[in-house]
Amino acid sequence: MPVPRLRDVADLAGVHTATASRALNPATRSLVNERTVTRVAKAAAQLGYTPNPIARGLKTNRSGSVGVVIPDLTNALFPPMVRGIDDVLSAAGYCALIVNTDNDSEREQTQIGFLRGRQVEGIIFGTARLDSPFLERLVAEAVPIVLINRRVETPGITSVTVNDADGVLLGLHHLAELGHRRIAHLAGPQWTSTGKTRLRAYQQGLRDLGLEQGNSELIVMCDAFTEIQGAAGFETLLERNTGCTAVVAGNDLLALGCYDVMQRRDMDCPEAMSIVGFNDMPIVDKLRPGLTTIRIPQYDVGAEAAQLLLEKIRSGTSSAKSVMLDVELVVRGSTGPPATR
Amino acid sequence: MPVPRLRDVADLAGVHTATASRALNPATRSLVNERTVTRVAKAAAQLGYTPNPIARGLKTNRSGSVGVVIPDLTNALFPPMVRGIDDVLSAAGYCALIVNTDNDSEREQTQIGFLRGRQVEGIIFGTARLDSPFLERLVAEAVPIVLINRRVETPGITSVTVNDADGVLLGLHHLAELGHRRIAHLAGPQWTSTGKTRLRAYQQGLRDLGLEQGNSELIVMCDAFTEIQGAAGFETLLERNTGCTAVVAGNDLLALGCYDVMQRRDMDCPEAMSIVGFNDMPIVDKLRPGLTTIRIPQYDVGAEAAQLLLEKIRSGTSSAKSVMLDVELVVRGSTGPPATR
DNA sequence: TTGAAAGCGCTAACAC
DNA sequence: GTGTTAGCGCTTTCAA
Repeated sequence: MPVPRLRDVADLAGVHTATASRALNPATRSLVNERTVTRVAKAAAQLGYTPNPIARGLKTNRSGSVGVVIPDLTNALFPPMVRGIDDVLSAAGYCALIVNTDNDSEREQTQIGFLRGRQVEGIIFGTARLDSPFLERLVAEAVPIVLINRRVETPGITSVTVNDADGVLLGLHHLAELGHRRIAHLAGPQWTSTGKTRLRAYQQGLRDLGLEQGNSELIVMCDAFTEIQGAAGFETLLERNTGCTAVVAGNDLLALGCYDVMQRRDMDCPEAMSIVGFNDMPIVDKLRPGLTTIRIPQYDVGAEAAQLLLEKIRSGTSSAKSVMLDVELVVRGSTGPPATR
Repeated sequence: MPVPRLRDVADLAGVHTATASRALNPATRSLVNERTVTRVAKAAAQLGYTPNPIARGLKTNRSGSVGVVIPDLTNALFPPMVRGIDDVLSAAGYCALIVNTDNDSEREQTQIGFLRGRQVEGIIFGTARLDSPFLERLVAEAVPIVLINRRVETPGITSVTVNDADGVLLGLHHLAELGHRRIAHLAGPQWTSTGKTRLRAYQQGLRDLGLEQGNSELIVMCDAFTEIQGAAGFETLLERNTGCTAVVAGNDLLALGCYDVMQRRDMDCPEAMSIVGFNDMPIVDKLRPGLTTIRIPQYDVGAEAAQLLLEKIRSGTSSAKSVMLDVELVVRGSTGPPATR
């Protein structure tokens, strides 16, 4: 038994395919006699008809799919975002094509080409660099785009981000209240908005708290948001003998790197060093000690981004209504008062 | 500047669209004069032509996409598998449509319908129940299917699984060597092959080791592979006062539940209780103590499944060449000798 | 080896 | 309101 065509439905209902098409499409249904609509609907149901989106797409130039570009799905930050995206998208009859770039710009290029070849109607990016040649080209070609998590310097690009600055300040104030006076920062890559914004907020926060003395030696730059880089950065910090008693890590993965080093060196957390992360990735609550971190609404970031993208696709306009979501400090075991000397 | 069509390429190369089509398609290229091929290729490159897969799909009835059905992408077990799938698929020019079922059969039904509507050429399932009405129907309709992680009772369905029995035995032997004599099991849902196989292996293993006395009170059934269920199961076990000194958990999430309870009750691991997990999910190495568990090749499971599915799609046959991959015991801090009384 | 022509399943003008 | 007709971009017979 072959898959039923629109043709079959039309025949069964005793109408032309065009009428059947109109009756089945909510947007054009009003053009058709009510009784005809029910007859067609019944015929469709009886045959178990589902429209072939390929054929439809060919005609309408709409694929019903959007691309999602992320560095790596196995980075725990992304699955909840992707679920948020997917839930919103599928409710709208769309589907997501997810591609991983591994932070390799050549690969990103290829993947974007792949997505465009697949006729995606828009793209959600989780990989943005502050200077983003790809993005500008895509924007110029009027491809609907939404950035998640990160922003770019080019204005006019829609993004859904979290309040990075606020998050860092929350962490700093928490540490200051515990009595910390020398607080270090493992800064993420400065070609990302997250890395840059968080570093700036750290510097601003120290000034606000009057703790900016010897600031520069308390900052370690990390080349990537990875555990490895976090460990390396933390080692560097320790070797500097700065006398710091707490670290605000650029994100949870960098914080995990700190944990590794502390375990290796037999340092106790938070006694020897308090650590604050960023993101509240799944499972950081399970660490010993649980990681004090800034919780971001991962699922909502994805869901909101999908919503904005759909609006863009539907309206065809390129209004850049960016959204910034609130964050929250989650205090766990990795922060405590500094050891008294 | 509009997207170039095959027509444009053909015009530029001074040939008919049919010839251009043949020249561009590796399968039919041999039918075309070599010089013509180069001319067409050059024209295509110059225009930056990419074939429109929608139009192609309409003609060939091939969408170039496959469905991936999993319970929940945010379960850390799946992202690596999905990456494995995606890497293989995209190398073959295919893409993956991922859907989440949240273990809800109704939702699963809907999602499968969605995938079929999207004309996927095959489906990879990570959600199989031992009795699987959906699957049988799909098989009957000759939809290429590959199961990952789990198997079903119906024979003739291709699957890529890991050696569950072996894994459990490795865990048991490890515990026995450490001196444990009363070893409990938190069994996963018995409507999954993983839950059932691991339980059987546990029972068999105890017999092999001559430790089967009072077996039944050492088994706690969990309704789902979740942390919550693991915690509940472990509580039940403790209330039974079985005198057990070690637990083989049905998977890592159940093991995490044990961690929660131990933390709440201020029990030390492994002194008060040794715990063995299953899967070696990302980050369980970061727990304190690190979780001793059975490592499964998550990425390879996905990659292998994608490979098998592609073969099925290409050959059109329904040979059920199932694959079972090896597992490995990873010893970390959660297992140690039993406390001496 | 290449061109002509038909058509995949659907939708959108346009006419009735 | 509904039918007619054309065509989306591509592949694939069939002829030449």
